[in-house]
Amino acid sequence: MPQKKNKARSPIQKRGIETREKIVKAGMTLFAKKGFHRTNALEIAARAGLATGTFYSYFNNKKEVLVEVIRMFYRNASQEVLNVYDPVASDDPAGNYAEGRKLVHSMIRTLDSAHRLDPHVHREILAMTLIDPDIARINAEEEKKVVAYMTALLGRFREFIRVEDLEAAAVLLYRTGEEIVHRIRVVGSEIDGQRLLAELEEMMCRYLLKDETRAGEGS
Amino acid sequence: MPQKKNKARSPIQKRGIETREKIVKAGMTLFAKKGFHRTNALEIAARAGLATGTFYSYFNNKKEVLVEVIRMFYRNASQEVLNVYDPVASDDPAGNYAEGRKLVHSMIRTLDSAHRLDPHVHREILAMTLIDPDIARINAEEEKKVVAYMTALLGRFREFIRVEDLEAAAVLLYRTGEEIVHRIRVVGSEIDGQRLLAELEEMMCRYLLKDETRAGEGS
Amino acid sequence: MPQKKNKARSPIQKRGIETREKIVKAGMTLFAKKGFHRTNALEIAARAGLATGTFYSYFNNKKEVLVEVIRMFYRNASQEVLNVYDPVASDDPAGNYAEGRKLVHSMIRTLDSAHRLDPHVHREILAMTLIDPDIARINAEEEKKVVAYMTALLGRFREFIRVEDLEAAAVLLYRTGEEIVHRIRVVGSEIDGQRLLAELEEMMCRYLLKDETRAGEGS
Amino acid sequence: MPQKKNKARSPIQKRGIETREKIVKAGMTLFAKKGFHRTNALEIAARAGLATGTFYSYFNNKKEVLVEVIRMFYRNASQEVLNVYDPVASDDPAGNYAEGRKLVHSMIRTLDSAHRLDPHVHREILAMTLIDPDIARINAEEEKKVVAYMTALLGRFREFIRVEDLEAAAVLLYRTGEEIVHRIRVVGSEIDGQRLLAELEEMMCRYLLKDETRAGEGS
DNA sequence: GATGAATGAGCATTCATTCAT
DNA sequence: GATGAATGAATGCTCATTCAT
Repeated sequence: MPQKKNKARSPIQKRGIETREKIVKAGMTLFAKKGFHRTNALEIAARAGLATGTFYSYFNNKKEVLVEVIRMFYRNASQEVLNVYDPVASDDPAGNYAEGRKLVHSMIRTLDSAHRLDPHVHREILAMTLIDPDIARINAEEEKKVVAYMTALLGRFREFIRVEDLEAAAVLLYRTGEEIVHRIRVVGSEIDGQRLLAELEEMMCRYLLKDETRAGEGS
Repeated sequence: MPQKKNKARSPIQKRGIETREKIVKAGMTLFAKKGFHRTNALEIAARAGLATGTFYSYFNNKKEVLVEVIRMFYRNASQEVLNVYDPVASDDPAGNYAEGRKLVHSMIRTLDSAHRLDPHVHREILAMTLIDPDIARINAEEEKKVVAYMTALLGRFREFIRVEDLEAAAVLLYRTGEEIVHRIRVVGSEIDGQRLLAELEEMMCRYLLKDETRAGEGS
Repeated sequence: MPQKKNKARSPIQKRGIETREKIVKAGMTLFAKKGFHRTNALEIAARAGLATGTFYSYFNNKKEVLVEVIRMFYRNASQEVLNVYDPVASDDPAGNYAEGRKLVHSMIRTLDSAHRLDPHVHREILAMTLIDPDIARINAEEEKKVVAYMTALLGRFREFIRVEDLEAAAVLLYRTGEEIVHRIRVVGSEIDGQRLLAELEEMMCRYLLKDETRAGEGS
Repeated sequence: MPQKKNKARSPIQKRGIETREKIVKAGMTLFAKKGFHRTNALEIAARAGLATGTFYSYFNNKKEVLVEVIRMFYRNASQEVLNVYDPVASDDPAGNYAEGRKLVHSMIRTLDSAHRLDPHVHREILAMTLIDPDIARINAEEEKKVVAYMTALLGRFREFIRVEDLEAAAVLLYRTGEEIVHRIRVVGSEIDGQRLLAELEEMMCRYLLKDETRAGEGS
């Protein structure tokens, strides 16, 4: 049996699921507050109101908690997207430049909302993604979904989009938007956030949308 | 005066400076290979061919080594920029769209070169910047210089640039370029790097440059 | 009365006895496979198909299981002795050297059979006997019975036995036989088992039996 | 580098060697007093007058100390053999039965002395040999040397020995002697030690030596 | 009675840092 | 100055045992 020992419980009963949830939430809070490396299993357990041993009967180590935190983070962020997002009225008769700007604006606002949700957790996830290959993999899985979602979104607005490689555009816009919003909300930018956001929106529009003056010419 | 103990020597003699250098290089190598957290002072000393005690007579702790590694990294990257960078022939008579593309292309190529230099060190610096406020500060200092440099650069090409807030543009372009190149060179992107770089260049050009067809109209 | 807590149930009903038996068997299997120290109560319970708590309502701790395992082991071994053992036809008219050799041979074969039954359990019992005084005591009780049995056995063949101190002889032969068979079957001997067994038999015969040539001279 | 980390220091300087020695001695004392499993690294370090960390810079874990204890035990025992052992005056003109008895007596006395040296350490080694395959291997190495020594010893007295397979005889006598002496000195025997030792000597003599009455007939 | 979630003391191990030589 | 042995606080993890359901 040369397989990794995997003693972590997979609770089925209601109580077990709640306990697991409590641990993940405690982990999330502490990772956000003190960072992953400065948090230890004892603290997570204590904050969840549990004994050390209980922690270890649900997770093999704190990294497994982080994985769950990442999943929860993306779940929450998706929820937030659904709450916030409403790019263009669905019954819009014809795409045009103004609608395109609304789309871009809406995308940025959505990223921003997702960031405001829990900027410190996000920062920790980013850091761990850089440090730990396992975490990188988990995060990549989640990000793939985001990119797929954005690609599909762009597809729905093809009419007033000038870019042809929609997938590349999705990656580019997601990464760019992420990075800038993260910079403003979490890290702190060299310059005022409003100025930067304005330029970001401008850049995205010029890149993505058919020119205002040419809006009617559509391929 | 409960001030921080600061026993670290500031070597003036040639030999001391060399020893210090050896430690920083050993640190750089190990941080790149194993990451900051998985590297310990003993290893750094050993790889530098020194005793543990000697390490501590040059640095108070390994974080101080990281600070030095960051400084060295930016020094090397600047050097690389000077080697690589040649955006527009200096005797170019008139700015125009083609020249603008060259500028953008050159900027991306430069970032790419800097990344290829030592992607793992770079990754580690990014991670530590997210994790440790002190490191964040040090890194911010260095990045401020980069942004200043880019702002100045854009200023020199104002003729064929449509953006007005040059500083915001510099931050935006730097962050965006950084992020995308980093994604491709270090993390691994969801899609092919060439496609992404092509779109990046396109986005930057559309954002930054006066339209091709309007290139002559410039204010 | 600060007496030891002794909550372990003494089941009288059929079901309880079966459950107890299941635990002992599970313990025996696991002690044999992984050793006493590397086995924990949870595993024993799990393998017996019971919850941890149930385990503790039958036994106060895993050492009590070991005690039961030892008892079961000797019960099984005794059974085996009765199956295997038939030293000399009971109606044998006269003892002589050949009959003596048969006796010795039969004793060795019996020990060997008992060892083959469950060598790993036996090894574990031996080890625990050395480590834990309580276990040593329990095992000593069981061994006392074996020695008594062997003493009686020798008594029945006094005719062709030259040794006078039958009890000492019983201890000596039991210990020697045990040790050598154990060495061959469980530990692995420095030399080939057959050679060693041959010498063992020879040694026992020379020690125990009246000389072939003097066989008739008896008492 | 998928090799086991092996950080344990191999001290060359006098001080380091002494420290290592101190740890082994502390380990030996504690293993003897409390048994291997009931001793922990902290205690060993404390008894050696060292900090926990120091312990781990000399040994990777307490098992490694046990290995060293085993080696030291056999070293001491060998020393004891040389001190005690003097089977037959070297200038003895002719082997005969009386000399043979002296040889056997001397062998038993030697085993006994070795046992008296440190019976508890010996018991612990035996137990660990049964429990841990690594320890079993280490111990087997040491025992092989003993058997080789005894085989050679028997060879020197071939004249009054009737056994032909000297190696098998060496194993048999060593194991038997060991077991009985151990039983008497460490475990406690069912019967009085003197009686058992007397029978042991008798058994060994009858097995090994040419018959008293035939002593002169030797090839 | 049975269950299995929860407990928490206990142990192994690491490593930043000090300091006698 | 350089050395590297020594330090010991800190932390990850295990498991015998309890107890609410």
